Amino acid sequence: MPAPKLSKLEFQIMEALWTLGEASIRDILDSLPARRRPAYTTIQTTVYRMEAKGVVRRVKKVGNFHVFSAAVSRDTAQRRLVDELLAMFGGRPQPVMAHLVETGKLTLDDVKEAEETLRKLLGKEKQP
Amino acid sequence: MPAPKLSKLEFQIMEALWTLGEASIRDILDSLPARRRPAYTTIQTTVYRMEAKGVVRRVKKVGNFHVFSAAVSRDTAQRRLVDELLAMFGGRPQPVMAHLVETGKLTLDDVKEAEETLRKLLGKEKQP
DNA sequence: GACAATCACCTACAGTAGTAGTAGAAATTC
DNA sequence: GAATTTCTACTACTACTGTAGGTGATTGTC
Repeated sequence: MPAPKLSKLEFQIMEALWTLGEASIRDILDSLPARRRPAYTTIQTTVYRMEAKGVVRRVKKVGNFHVFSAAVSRDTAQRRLVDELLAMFGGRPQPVMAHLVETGKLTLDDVKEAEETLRKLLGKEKQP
Repeated sequence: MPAPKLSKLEFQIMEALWTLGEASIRDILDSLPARRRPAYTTIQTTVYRMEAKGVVRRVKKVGNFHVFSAAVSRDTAQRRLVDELLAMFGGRPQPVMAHLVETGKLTLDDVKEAEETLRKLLGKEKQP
């Protein structure tokens, strides 16, 4: 499995790594929103566990600290999240769309953009 | 909090209750896909826990078994799921849409439907 | 009314996630 | 080079989830 399940905190850590490219535990910690920032060792423990899972790797040592980087792409991880949500809805995207629309999270522009992308994709499939 | 977090199995159980309206542990168990169906007591324990959380309630006793029903609407629970996913994406729905489109989960019809719903909603807001 | 099937309840256990403390190593600062 | 700061690596505890067995109550069946 190229993309193990990521919890919320793990995802936040990945987000830091995807954004920063490479980061130490301290860097990751600092990247988290100041309110409700866990202890240094909490992040450390979580990163270690992620390393064991293979979603993060230790790239080098600078001074007395290690530098980590993501071993899974943002795209892969995000897709997994979406797929998992979709599975909860029996694979039907309509309920997801409906909720996005109803809660005002989705704008008309968002939809139009999706439509355009979709048309392009369909066009390509016609001439393989 | 009107809608506590639901795990995958809990969500499947809710799905059974939403569909059946009222159901016994046995009914719920039978509604799960035959492959990989957990033990009776697994479902029972999980339903008990859900009852403690307040997402399920015991409506009556028939014979020697209890009948349960959902105490949270499908809509509420689903919305919570979508909102939680969206939070993982920093509140931006574009990545979600992009993945739905790229993996072919979203058809052009789905998008058009969303667009229409959105237009109607926008129209309403103009005349409150 | 005895017996078998079914159920409720209680208990337990393993895995994972969030949380963080402690001891000791390493680097930085004077 | 001694003191201070900063990390690492290890350990631990709690909550939640999936999992299910055991014991005794309830019911349906003959």
